[in-house]
Amino acid sequence: MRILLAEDDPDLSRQLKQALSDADYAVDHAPDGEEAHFLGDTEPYDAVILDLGLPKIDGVSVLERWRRDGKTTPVLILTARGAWSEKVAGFDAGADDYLTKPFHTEELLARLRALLRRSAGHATATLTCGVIRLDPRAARASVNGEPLRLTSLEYRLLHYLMMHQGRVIGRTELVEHLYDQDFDRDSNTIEVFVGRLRKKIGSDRIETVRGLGYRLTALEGEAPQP
Amino acid sequence: MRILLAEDDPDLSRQLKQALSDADYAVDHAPDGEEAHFLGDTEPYDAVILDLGLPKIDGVSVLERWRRDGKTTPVLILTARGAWSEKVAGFDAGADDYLTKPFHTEELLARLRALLRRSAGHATATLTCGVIRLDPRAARASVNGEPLRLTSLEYRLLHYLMMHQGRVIGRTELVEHLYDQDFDRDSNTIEVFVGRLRKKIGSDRIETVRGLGYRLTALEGEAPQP
DNA sequence: TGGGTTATTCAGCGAGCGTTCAGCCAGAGG
DNA sequence: CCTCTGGCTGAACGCTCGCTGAATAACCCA
Repeated sequence: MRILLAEDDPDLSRQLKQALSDADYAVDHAPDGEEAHFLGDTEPYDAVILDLGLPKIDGVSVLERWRRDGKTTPVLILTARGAWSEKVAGFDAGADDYLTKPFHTEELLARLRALLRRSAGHATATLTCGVIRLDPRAARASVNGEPLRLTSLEYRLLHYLMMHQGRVIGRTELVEHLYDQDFDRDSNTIEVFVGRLRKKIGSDRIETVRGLGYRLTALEGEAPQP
Repeated sequence: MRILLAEDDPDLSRQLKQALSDADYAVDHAPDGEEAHFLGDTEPYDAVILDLGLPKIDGVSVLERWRRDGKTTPVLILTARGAWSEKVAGFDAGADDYLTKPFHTEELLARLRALLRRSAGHATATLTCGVIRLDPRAARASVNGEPLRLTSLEYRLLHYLMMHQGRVIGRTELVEHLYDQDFDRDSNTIEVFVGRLRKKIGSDRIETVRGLGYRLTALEGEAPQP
């Protein structure tokens, strides 16, 4: 999962970036509205955390432009001031959630999780795919109740596949969502990680669709774990 | 848009119901957890506003039961208390938003709008032609519910035919749409692929129009799959 | 600073896939 | 009835794509 963090306060930025990285998100940081707009326009983020009081271009303007251009990425707004009328304006500009400073990092993370899972069409907190379960809060996954030892990138890969299970996901899409900016395009890391993941969760679970990408689906006749 | 309002405080209920009606929602009211659970289970709401401090059954329990039963309706939680740990628990139970009393009605309405807006974007656009179904998002096709194993080009061919079913499609048109660049004209790849596709979906489905091309149509007396 | 874990690169292998070709079949027209 | 054109099909070939194991580089924690 790749997040854009648009925040100008250096301290808060550093702290949030750290927290988001620890939660296994790939994070890009934009210190002003101009860069935020540019990045959100060019890179495929899974969610955006947007401070309203940004230099150069105001947060709401940035959001309005994205929405006018048809971007549907979920956006969580941060603001120092707490006037309700401002919140309403933020929502009507196309925000999906709104958080007033100061806040607990835990709450931000919880709201972010809710946003991400809802934007992928899921309602519950833990993702399941057949006998595979993944709990984004704890960053843990299990097969048949047996916990998996996954590295950070293996986890991110599995997370993304589970969020979009049933769909074919191209290599490029995976690269764009697992890593933050600038990454060498012609490299076979994805294949390597898919291979490793297969060794851990069973090789028949991730299907390869030649020329298109990979697809994760529950095997037939497999009861979804409650 | 139909909303379920689960709230026990009579004053707040009346006020919110009024505000929601004024905003042109159809509102049902549940004064306790039991009725809330029952209504949410039987009626197709577009969103639920759920107070946590409900009599008979606790709000979180109601939510958890819905989610366990596979209900994906967006839920906005209301609560009198505001501890961040409680909010985190609410989100992880499957809530989509969380609002602490007291709040401005405007803000509730704004959050509700955001919730409904986002949950609207999840329609699956699958193509169907008689018993053949094709889901472009999953890059998957099935006949009579039986999934097909198609190669990349077979899939593209079927996709194009299904998008233009009923029409006769010339070889040239197919070539132009299946391949990016110009392509060797005197080659019979298309015929080969049509042949292979016929083997997989049934030979009587793709009709040959001599001298013109091919046509895909639903067979007569065949009910379109829902 | 050093040891262990994790990420990335590289090269070779294997198989699936697209393409070609040759021969066969069917329909249309004389 | 024969011929000719356009379409079908099975088999074979060669290429590309994706997989894998091992080596190297980056990273992290003590």
